[in-house]
Amino acid sequence: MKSFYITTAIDYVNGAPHLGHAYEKVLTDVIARFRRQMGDRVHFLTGADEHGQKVQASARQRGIPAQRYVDETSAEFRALYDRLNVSYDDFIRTTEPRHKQVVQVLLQQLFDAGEIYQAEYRGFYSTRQEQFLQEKDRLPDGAWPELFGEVTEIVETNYFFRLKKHQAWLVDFLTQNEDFIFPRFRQKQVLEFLKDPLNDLCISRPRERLEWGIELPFDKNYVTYVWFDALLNYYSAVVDKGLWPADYNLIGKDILVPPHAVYWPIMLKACGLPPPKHLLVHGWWLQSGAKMSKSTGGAVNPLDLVTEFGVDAFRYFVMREMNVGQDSEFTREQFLVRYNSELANNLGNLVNRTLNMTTRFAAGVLPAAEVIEDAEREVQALWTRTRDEVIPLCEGFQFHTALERTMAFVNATNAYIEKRAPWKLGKSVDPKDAALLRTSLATMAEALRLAVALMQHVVPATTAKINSVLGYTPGADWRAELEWGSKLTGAKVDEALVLFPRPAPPPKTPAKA
RNA sequence: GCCAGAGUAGCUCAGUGGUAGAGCAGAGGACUCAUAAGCCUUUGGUCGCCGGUUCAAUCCCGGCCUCUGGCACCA
Repeated sequence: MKSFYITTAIDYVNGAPHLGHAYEKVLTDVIARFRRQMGDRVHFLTGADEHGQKVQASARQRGIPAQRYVDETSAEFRALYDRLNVSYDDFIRTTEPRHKQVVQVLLQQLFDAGEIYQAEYRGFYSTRQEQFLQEKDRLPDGAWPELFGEVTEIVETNYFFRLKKHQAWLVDFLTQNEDFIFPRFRQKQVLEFLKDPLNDLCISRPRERLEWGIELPFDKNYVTYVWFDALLNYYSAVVDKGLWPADYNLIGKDILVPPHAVYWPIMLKACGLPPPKHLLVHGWWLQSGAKMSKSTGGAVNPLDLVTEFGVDAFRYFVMREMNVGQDSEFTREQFLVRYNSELANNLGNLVNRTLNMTTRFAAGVLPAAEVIEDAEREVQALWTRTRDEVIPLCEGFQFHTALERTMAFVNATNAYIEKRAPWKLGKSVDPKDAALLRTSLATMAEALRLAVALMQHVVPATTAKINSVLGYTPGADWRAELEWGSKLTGAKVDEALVLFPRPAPPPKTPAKA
């Protein structure tokens, strides 16, 4: 059995989770579930990044200990992921001893090896913002923005990691491993970035400025922060499980360059560890319409749609709408279009009419197919084509196209029903028509079973629900479930079910308002 | 400025070296098992602009325009 280790970025728990956080976890979950279905032994890691200046400041502001603050915010993120049906195997927090210990061991190892050295850092410091400023922070006239208050140039001793030393190695590695980063064009971006020389990386903060972090094992007056803390979670979580390197680190495009594409592989290299096999970089959800909604009084939080339409409707939408790696627009209007036309009208209605007709024309027990004519042959042939297309699409993270193809099959099933018109066959006394009726009921139910099996990693609860109302319990081998057959023959189905209820009819915008 | 991505029917997007496709929206129709759903038919496009290669380009090459994003010690 092939092992498959996949991670999400860990969220910085200073604030409430939003659509971007939720999307990344759902995307990772869909991949994890798909790999499990394909037979891999999957380990799925997510977690929370809990140290740092901002957390320390927020906790002080609320007058509570930092640990208590992150206990609360971290739980909020985790609750969301549980609600979204994210099937993580492990949730790591950077404040956990198991993580800190690994960080310290590696830091000591690097220090001993001379990969970390002490030096003076000179820069402009804003006391009000408690941070060093960069040249780019300056206003065009060279002054510092008001926000920073008084800015003074100070010199501070810190520890630095020898990043520059490994630059050539990294360029070489990326050149030889063209598919390290998905999508490809992101890798070009990294190589572009690496055309300029790197500086060594400052990895410490003096205790008096930042105490909420992991203490340097070789100098207790300093803590390390972000890079050697957060990035190492992917490794520290599995250090005793023998799972490193990860197959995929999933991240947003905002943290690719330089952290994940430059610091991370070099840090691992310096530690004598292999880099992850791949980085999978997703895009962002754009919400250009959000402002307008706010001004009209109803700020739209996409996560509210989970409450309104259900977890699977949300999961379906983000997977159906976004081409992994690109950006997408998130609007309630577009959500409703997908929900109404694809989930309610095509899939939901197919479920309902299948149950209804089986109840009405076959006393609720699915009959066996008896006839194979062109109509049946066409549906079955389309199924084979759909399945054989969708699996490779999912392997290549093209979930939006996979779902489109799957929905096209659902549509074809609806068309098949029209062709057979079981409601007419039900009125006939001709035994040939009776056989056709039984065949059509069996065929539509089988097509439905297969279609939802193919969407199982995206909408697991819906798949389970539909199997349940079809009176069916799927086997453990997912691939075997994808064969057209007679698994449903004799199953007792439920009477009727509205799976995706339509919301109040969409406010029809008049052609001319 | 540099780099990258995108520019195809009203909207969201597929797509291929040989005179353009889907879904939604719009229009018409037949039906009734069903969530006023489903099915059938149909309107609609100089495939961003200008050149080049080619017997032939939306798809290959060059230039340009527009939009979006990134450009480090911040996560």
